[in-house]
Amino acid sequence: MRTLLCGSIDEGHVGAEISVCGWVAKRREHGEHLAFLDLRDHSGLVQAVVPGSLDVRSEYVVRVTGTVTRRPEGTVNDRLATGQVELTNCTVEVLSVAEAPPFQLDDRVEIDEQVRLRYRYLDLRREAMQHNLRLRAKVNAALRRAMDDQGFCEVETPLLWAPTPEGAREFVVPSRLHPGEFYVLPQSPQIAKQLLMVGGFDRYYQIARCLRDEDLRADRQFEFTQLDLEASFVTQDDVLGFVSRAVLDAAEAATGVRPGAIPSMTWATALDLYGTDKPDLRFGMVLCDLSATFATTEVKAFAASTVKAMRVAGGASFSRGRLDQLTDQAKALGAKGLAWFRVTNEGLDSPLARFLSADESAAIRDVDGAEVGDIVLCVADEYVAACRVLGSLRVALGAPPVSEGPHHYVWVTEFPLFEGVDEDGHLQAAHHPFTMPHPDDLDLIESRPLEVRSQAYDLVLNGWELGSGSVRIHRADVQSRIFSALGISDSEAESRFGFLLGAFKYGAPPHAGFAFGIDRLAAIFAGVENIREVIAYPKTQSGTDLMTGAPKSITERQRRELRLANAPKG
RNA sequence: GGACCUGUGGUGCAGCUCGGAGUGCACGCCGCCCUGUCAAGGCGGAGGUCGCGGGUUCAAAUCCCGUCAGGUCCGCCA
Repeated sequence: MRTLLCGSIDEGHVGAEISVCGWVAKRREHGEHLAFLDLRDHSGLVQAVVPGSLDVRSEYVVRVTGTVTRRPEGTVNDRLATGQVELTNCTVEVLSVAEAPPFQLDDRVEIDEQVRLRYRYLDLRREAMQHNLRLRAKVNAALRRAMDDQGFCEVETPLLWAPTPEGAREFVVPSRLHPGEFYVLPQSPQIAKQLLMVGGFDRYYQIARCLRDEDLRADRQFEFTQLDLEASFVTQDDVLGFVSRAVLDAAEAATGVRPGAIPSMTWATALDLYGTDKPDLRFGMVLCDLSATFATTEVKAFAASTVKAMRVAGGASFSRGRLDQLTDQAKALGAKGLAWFRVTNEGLDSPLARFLSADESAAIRDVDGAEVGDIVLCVADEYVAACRVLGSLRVALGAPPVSEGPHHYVWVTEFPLFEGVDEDGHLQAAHHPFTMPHPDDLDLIESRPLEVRSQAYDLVLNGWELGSGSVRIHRADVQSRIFSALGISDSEAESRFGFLLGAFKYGAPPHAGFAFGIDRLAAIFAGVENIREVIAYPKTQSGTDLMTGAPKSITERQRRELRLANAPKG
């Protein structure tokens, strides 16, 4: 039907008789003897010239056949990629008529997302959405190529899986053939891929859809897509290498620039310097530890095991209202308060300044090379809390928008194996219960479990957690020590993970893996704050689909077949 | 489960503090005019339950309460 794409036509085609198909972006009529028509497809716009009136409207689908002609002197349009040429001697064939769209498809104004999602099929015609989804496709292609090149085998794992109540809430699918019993949709192919290792697929990958029935956010949808991989007979460093190669290839495909090697940072360092396990390394504002200086302080507000401080450049100009707002923010994050010190020519300006000793005052004055005109924020609390509160303020005060580069990747390694205790007093796994402890910390599992580091690692880009992985436990003795630390009895382990543990009895290779979110990666490459912008048909924050109306009720017949009763609302 | 922001012709806004007739702007839409425009131009026109419900008031887009929808965040996401 067509010989060229609209946006691909240039002076090299002059003289050619061609056909293009697409949507009418704009019609401009000049009386009964001349009309212009801008035709749009995903590649761009081209102008057709018609010697007469033109019975088409915006968004009509048409096929235009004509001759590519150099534009007459003075009518070249430099703002249009095809602005050197136009189509003349045109025949316009209407393939489909169209009503006026409910919103304008040009990018002159930002349309409310509610309207865009209701008419997503129209929204997708917009240049921005075409760009985002095609960018995402490039990322997918690069990832597949990188994994293939590294000898990984793509294997598809089931969407209908067995319930394993642990971690994220699962989407449940009733079984028609087994009334009263249920499948669940996978939160991740975690167990399936570990079983592939037992099955001898020593390098597996999959671009996998994962589903979690948890509340949505700008960076979280019910369903999301991960590059999921697992490999046998490899070390942690091998896995970091595989993933780095794939991510850097994807970055190069998406942005045209290959980033440098991805640096590593331990979890402990990330927390200490950035107050988070997903540090945004695009800017400084590192946290300073003043605990030693304040160890014997007289100042009540600083009577805590840890005093952390952060310099905010230029922050001395913050109004009292702004500082109160920051204090409220710190309290909302669990801090007892927020101390601030303006650095002025006359010294520190703060309600607390007159209570400080000379040493304390000097320490605050020098935080992170503070200069006159800056402000120093301090939080005194238990170590982790102080770090996290200041880390949150650091991002709130300093993080550039997603659309601003550069892209700073970092591996965060040596996560703790356990993370606090649950209401029953059992330790909780920080990652998942199959994570291998750090070899140097094996002896601490029973004695000082919270100090045990793990061989778990995250990949972080500009403060976004892209994904995580770990070396898995393949030895029954280590696994049973972890289960008992987690308060999982033998029978409970058997009922929940029996088929995995059973498989491991038949020769489990040492293995390790990773998974990272392609939605988030594509969003950052696209420079958007929201993964919905790189997803064709996303859900709203309340989990509905404004286009289809899902979720919806089902018919009585479906309900009967599935033996589903309507539970009373309660 | 919680906090905050938003809701006004098809679209994007202004109006809301300090109540006074659905008032205004831009785009789009419809009609007419126009032979080189390109986010065309000129003239004219249509289009509204101010999200919904209740309250206060002589009078509510505007104030109060509730509710629905969308968004950002906290909880949650092993």
